[in-house]
Amino acid sequence: MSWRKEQRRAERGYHHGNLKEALLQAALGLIAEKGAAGFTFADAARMAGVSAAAPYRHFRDRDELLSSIAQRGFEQFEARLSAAWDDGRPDTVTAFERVGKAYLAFAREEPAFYNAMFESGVPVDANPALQAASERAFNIIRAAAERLAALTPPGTPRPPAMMMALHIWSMSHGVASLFSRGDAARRKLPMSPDELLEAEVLIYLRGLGFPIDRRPAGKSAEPPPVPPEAPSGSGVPPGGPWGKPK
Amino acid sequence: MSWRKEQRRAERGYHHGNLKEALLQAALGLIAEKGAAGFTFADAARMAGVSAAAPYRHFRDRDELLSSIAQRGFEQFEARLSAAWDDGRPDTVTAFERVGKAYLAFAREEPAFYNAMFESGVPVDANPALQAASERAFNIIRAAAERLAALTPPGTPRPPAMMMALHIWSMSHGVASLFSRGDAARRKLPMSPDELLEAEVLIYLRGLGFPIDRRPAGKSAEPPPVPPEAPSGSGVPPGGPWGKPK
DNA sequence: AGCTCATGTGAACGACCTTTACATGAGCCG
DNA sequence: CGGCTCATGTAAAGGTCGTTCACATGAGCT
Repeated sequence: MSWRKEQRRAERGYHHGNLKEALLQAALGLIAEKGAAGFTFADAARMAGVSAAAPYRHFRDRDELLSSIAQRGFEQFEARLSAAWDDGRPDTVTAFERVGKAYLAFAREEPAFYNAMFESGVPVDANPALQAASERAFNIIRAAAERLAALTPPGTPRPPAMMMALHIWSMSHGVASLFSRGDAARRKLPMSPDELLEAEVLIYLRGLGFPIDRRPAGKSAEPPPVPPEAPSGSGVPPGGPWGKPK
Repeated sequence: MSWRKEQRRAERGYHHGNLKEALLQAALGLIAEKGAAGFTFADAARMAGVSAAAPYRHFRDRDELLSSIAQRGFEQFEARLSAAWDDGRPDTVTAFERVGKAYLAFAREEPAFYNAMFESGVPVDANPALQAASERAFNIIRAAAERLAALTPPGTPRPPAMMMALHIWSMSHGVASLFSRGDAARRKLPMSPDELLEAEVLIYLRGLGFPIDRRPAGKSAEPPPVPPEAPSGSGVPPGGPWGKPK
């Protein structure tokens, strides 16, 4: 019954020592379980073994805790996108696709963060630190787009990198939101979200003039058939980025 | 203080007469104001001038009301997409772009519905009627994609229509969620969400092999420079769907 | 006229968010 | 070492919500 609380208290004394962190962790777990909407401040406090009022010493209110989690999420998001981009190695297009996959992987593997970041209703511009973190994450995509834009084959016009970045972001976010999340809006699909996004991005890049050859979405990823950073090939390849023509 | 309630009662008698509808309307207004998360069952009841327990005669719980609104939203969504598609008139590509714009317009003009449909955490598969409505809406996009896929120029492989539909949906949803909503995740953009999506779709279609000429996003929309349904032109046009090359 | 049942009321319960006054004890200063 | 201070925690209380229950009302049928 209540010996639990006593014991907890006995274990750690009157002061918790690391409550802020414990609350963040507890909240993260709760959000992963029940979504940002179902997460409750009181529950996080309970889970940390403190009274319901204690969290207010560390967060102005429930929203600030949520906002903190979102910020942390954007930081990890940036780290993962950054690692995936790997400064464009081994070649820009390969790295670019890896970023898209990293986006989906993050949405899938860190549902709590993703939820807090994009689906919790936290206004990004409420917290300057949050906004900054969000911007840093986007800047990875932006930088990648910049490099990609510089590679447009001669003869084709160069698209604005910012626009490309926004396009890629919207595709990734659209696929992740609609098809790649755990509980909510899952639909039956003829292909995996990863394949769906990969095909989408490849078709898009082809529309920009990049000579993209078909890639059956899972083959050996390494050997770039073109000398890296030197676009070759004719305009329109016979195959497409999707499985089989016809 | 409380004469208000008395007067309400005097006006309409003990029975409301149309409470279900009144609740739906009230909830819609509240969601538009404060989002699906901030909307409260009690508030809706107050707004309709009834006690807090009355709504339970019409909805099992708060979630069912939300789900009903989402369903209604999908119905209106379908109607608008359907009208925009207009069975592919005057030509398939024009109609297709109109569907994309209708998607954004709906997200912008009916934030309450959009919120309930996509951001409220209502599981689509909870309510069969909701799921059916959602599917009907998607089928508009699917049908349009089907027609478009049938138009792929000779020599280019034909993409699966379902995949195209999912791609278009994810682009539209991504742009709408990230950039085209009222309060939440608004970012500064170099172009309007409409232009962003239009360019995205055009580039994508070009990637599929459609001969898309540049369209400065706002010119006279009517005259199709190609005989309708007879793709012409060379492979790669000199301009792009974005503003200016270079 | 009388019955019935859908529809609405008020009271009550438990959970949550948040504030306030008070308690505790860790760290510092003499 | 003794005492002070202030960050950190607690209990209690007020307000709102969601939800249920027993009871009230009256619209519509017989």
